[in-house]
Amino acid sequence: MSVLFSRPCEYALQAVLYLAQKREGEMTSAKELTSKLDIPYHFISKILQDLTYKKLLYSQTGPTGGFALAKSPKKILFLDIVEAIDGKDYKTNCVMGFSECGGEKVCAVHDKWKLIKENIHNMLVSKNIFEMAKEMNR
Amino acid sequence: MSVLFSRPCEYALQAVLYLAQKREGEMTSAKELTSKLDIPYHFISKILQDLTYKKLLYSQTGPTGGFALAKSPKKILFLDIVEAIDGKDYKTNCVMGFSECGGEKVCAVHDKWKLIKENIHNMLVSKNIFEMAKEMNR
DNA sequence: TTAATTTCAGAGTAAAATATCCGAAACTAT
DNA sequence: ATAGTTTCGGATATTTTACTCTGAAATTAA
Ligand code: SF4
Ligand code: SF4
Repeated sequence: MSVLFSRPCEYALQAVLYLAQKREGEMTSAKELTSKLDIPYHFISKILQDLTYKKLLYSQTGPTGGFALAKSPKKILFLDIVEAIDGKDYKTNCVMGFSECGGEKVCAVHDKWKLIKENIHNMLVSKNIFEMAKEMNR
Repeated sequence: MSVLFSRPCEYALQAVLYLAQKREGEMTSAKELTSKLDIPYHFISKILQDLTYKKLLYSQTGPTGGFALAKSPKKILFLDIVEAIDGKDYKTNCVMGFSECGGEKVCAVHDKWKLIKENIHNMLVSKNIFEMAKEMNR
């Protein structure tokens, strides 16, 4: 089911992109996110709380409350979300499951794997989520 | 810990590469593989049995028995192993966890993700495991 | 000030992935 | 034949990941 990123991370990306489509400062409840994105309520709640704790989101309790991006979507990258949830393991992991993909013990796919990792990194930093959200609206 | 491929698949790749370093037809026991590759004995046994069932390996019981590649390592690709164990989900999966990465609902990272998937495929088919094993020996 | 609505914190459960156990069958060498 | 060594098949156990429950605290509006 999931490639590259954990479930919570995938959900976080979806949620953050959704929030980025709202006008700046508008609060969105976990309830809305769960119905629009089809993610289990308690699960997405936890993830949002986590992102809040990590200062990527801002939250507020009460009837008019919910979650919103903690800063301008122009200043948030996919990489920020991924690292907040999954850490940066994906950079060092070996495709074949050997200990670490450092420099020395070079295998036959090392170069290609390295290139792929660079591409992944590039995918995560090339656009901010403001641009992404704009493209999705169409 | 694991990127792209499942644990069993990672282990399978390691094991097959190890077998490819042996001279053609030589049998290798699960016991040897478990100690050389540091993979749980019962677990690697299961995986090898699975690969045997799927005709990628040949096996034999008894003292001189063990496992060997079912065909020449020049005719085996990483892709063969990956598809045997993990199937071909990695081709259709979405980075963000949406249902499927088809053509229509195009997101902001679609093009980059597509390119990455092509690179992954390329990594899996560009060399046969005979060449890989040769490169590893050095 | 009360009731409704929301996030928050922490524990608990369910499911999936990973790993193990066991007894049998196949084979080899003595 | 017999003992030793191996794979095989299927059940079981453990660990990790995914998901849920519950009760409390914060906020809002009537
Ligand atoms: S060089 Fe190859 S085997 Fe070594 S860690 Fe990187 S991907 Fe794995
Ligand atoms: S286009 Fe983007 S959102 Fe759609 S399936 Fe592919 S990666 Fe996922």
